Amino acid sequence: MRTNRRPTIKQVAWVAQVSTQTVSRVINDRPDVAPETRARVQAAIQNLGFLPNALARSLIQKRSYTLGVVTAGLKYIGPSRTLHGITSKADEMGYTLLLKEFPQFDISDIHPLIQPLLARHVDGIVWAVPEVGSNHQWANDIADVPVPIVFLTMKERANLTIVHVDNFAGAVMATEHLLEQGYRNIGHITGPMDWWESQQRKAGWESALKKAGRKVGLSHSTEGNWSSSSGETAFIQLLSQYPDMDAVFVANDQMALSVLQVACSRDIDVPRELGVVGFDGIPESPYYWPPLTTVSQDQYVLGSKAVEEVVEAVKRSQGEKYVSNDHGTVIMPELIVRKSSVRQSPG
Amino acid sequence: MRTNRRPTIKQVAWVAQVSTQTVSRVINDRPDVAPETRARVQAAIQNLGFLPNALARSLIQKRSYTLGVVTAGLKYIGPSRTLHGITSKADEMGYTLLLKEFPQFDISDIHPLIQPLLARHVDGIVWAVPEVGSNHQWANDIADVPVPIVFLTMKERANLTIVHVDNFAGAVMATEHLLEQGYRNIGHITGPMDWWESQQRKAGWESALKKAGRKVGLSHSTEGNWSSSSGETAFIQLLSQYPDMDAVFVANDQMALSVLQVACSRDIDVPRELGVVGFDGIPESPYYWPPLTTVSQDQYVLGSKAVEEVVEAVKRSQGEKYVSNDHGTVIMPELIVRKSSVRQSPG
DNA sequence: GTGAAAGCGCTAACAC
DNA sequence: GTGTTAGCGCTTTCAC
Repeated sequence: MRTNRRPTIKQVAWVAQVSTQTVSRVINDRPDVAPETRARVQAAIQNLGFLPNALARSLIQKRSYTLGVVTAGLKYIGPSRTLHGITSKADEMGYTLLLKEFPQFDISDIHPLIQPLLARHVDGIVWAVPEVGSNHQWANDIADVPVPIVFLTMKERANLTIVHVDNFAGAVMATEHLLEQGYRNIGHITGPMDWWESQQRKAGWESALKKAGRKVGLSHSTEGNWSSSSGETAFIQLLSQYPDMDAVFVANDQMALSVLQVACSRDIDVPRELGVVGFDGIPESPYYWPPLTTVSQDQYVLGSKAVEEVVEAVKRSQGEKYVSNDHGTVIMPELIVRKSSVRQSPG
Repeated sequence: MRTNRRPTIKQVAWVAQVSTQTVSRVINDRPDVAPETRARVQAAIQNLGFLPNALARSLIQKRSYTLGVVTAGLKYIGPSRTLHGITSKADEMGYTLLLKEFPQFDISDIHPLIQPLLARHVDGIVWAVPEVGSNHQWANDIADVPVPIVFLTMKERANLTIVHVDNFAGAVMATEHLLEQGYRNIGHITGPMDWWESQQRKAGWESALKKAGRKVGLSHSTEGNWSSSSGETAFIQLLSQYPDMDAVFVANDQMALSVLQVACSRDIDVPRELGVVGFDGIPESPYYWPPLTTVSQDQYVLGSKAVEEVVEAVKRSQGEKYVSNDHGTVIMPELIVRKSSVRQSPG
């Protein structure tokens, strides 16, 4: 049904009556080929349906034009949006991606994940795994990884390139917005506290409250695990342990959805009796009831920035040996105000 | 900061005082190596931090143990869940993935997408792009693709291996469920009608209604584009053009979310005055208000089945030439009944 | 059990 | 402009 063997540069050379070297020159767009020769070679390439073997090429050159991507939690929308940004930018920059996904977030031995990438000689790696528990403890001794790595969404560390969204600042925005709206007793539903992002969001909420002279008690927050289901439980608990609460900052939109649902079923009027702000800015959030105020983070940009950084590092590392650097990018999230947090409708 | 050059089989051989051939035997777990020799070689491998170059290996062998994945719409949760299934199964079967994403759904020239995969000698390809418009017209002349391909979510075609969810059957389930609940005038909000999946879901809805002796008018459905935003518009239009409607089957959960929101804001009681059923079974759907009845499709299984099929095809194709086949799998969706479609609460 | 030679498909370095 | 030689890192013969 199909040709058993793919044509090689040798066969093209034979058909075009030139040396393999000349074929190589043509497929690499070198200038020093006579126009007629070039045409003859190109015709042969067409006829045979020749496609240069990138493996052989990578073997002799230093570059494979392949990037490794390590991700986790693709069944959730956040990591997927980041990956979307990664694929777009990689394609734009002429790179192909090798993909590996963590089976769980909290994994200590990364070798089974990166060895297949390294064995295939990726030029660089994008580490798009959120920092959870101690799954980034190895980050300091990656000295044996012979290619540049860019990390996403993790705590700053010396000598590592990190691209992340400023979760702390986002949480401050959310909390200050609620304070401005006249809410005084602002609770918080956190993400799983072994996540660095959850810690940052909680810290931002605390910081903003303290700055406003409010006390932050242990009973003012409960912990969820990002899922709507956990948000329901966490909110019900929070309601009972913090009866004075008149607003809640929820660490993601999915959990905020449950807050709205529970509020609705208990006849708690949002936003009059309870202000609600989420985090993430998922596309459905304007269609919650009431529409959800949220801190939007652009995960597409996060992914594309990471690719830019890693490609830059690859180019820098071309000369002799690669010296790790501490470049990096911080992306600011954006507060999107909707009905769920506005007591008197704005102009 | 790091060694400039990665160690090769040659250096291992030199350190272990054997030939490169013996090293090769050790890293390939061949039996015919003396235990002490093996130990000496393994020690050298450890010391040098040697990792076999998969590129050189693939060059000489027929297999690269790499699969190509072509996807689209990673910013949506559906394709991501499928990809999650693909990565898990690929990892389990010892394959690494090369990933390409369509910039848009409707693309005619696929060569820029698959050439980088073919050039890197993938053993097979998973085509996880939903069929939209004419973006699968080329499907019949992929004879020049020298490796097995498995297609996801597209219309049956002769000589192609296809794995898909039975959207028609799912729509029938949804509609028959509404009929059983006593709803009589069942409207439908479709997905974009250039999508094959939308067409199938609409056809299933029509078929079930006709089987029940109901007439299906043009005014009984409106078209959305999967987004919550479009769902809002489509539902408002449907309400006005089909005033007798007492239930609606919505082609995905995101659009159904807007239906619930609009119903809530117009004081239409769901499920008493209006039954609502969605499609997909996204994790948030139980937390809508009221909780959403939906047709759940397991996209994780979809992805993992596809990998199984393609690996099987790769193995089959090992012998001489590859003959395309028409194996394939149909996955049945599952109706999950929740409050949004149940007039009297069940037992 | 182990080694030597050849070559996978391509490009670098040189010749002419 | 074009061809020749060598070799990327590995595995496959086939010796011994």
